[in-house]
Amino acid sequence: MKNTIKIAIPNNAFRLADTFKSGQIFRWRETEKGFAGFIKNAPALITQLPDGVVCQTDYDISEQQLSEFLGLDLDYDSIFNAYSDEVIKQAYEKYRGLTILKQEPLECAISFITSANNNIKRINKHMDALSKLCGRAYEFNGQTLYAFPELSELQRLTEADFAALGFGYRAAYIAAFIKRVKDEYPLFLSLRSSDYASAKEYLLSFKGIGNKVADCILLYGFRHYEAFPVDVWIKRALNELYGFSEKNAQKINEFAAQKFPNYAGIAQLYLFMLMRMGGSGQ
DNA sequence: TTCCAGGCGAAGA
DNA sequence: TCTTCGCATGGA
Repeated sequence: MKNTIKIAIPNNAFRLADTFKSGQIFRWRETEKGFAGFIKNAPALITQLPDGVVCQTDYDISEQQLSEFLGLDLDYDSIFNAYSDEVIKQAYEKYRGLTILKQEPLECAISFITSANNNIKRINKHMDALSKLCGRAYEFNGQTLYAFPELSELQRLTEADFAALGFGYRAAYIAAFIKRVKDEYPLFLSLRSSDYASAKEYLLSFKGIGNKVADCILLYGFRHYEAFPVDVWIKRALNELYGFSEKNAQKINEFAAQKFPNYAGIAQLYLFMLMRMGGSGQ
């Protein structure tokens, strides 16, 4: 490895395994040494240390890029200390060190369009199959890893190609998404600096992106931390932990925004972990 | 065989 | 505006 980056993280403020197994990101593989995947199209292996993390890669990734990717540029203690809610405080105590990763927007969007009425194992399978079909191959640690395809590679694929990979009825959504994003790529990337409401409105204009998927893309791909993805697990969490049984998505979002100002999405990830790992899980 | 999976869109009430 | 239903696929 030509590049080894170590980041010291005191007080157990990062948990590698929980973070990569929390369902927020796909295609990262657990090995005996840590987790292997891609950071900005560079294959990387990340290992947990007692006092931090170390990242090994053949390519140039700066410490700052690694830190941002791992979501270490946020002060989680301060965020959760600012909340008065006891339930979320307990969830934070239990999973402290779980962070929000900074994903590449395009891959993140396609991952979460794929996630609709799907399970995490199959989402991984679909994204791996897509990468293997037309992503760039890298020899890394004695095995071949495939990067997520570039937009130029994706735009050559048809709905039939996605269907052949097993995407089911989402094949049409993804093909149409790529076709439009190809023409609007600067606009798509600008969602990072848009305000949350207008960024969400834009994403909702795509077929196959509804309320929940839009919030996942905004939270994990564009770092809009106020986005609060509402799925079956979160509905269960709000019902069981707060006695809140409202079904209307907008009212649930309002509840979350009031309960967890500014960083509802981070609270959501902790609630999601609490429910999935505490219950039957997968 | 039937049910379910980090939902969505369209039709019906 | 709110609720219900069909949807591709594959593993349990």
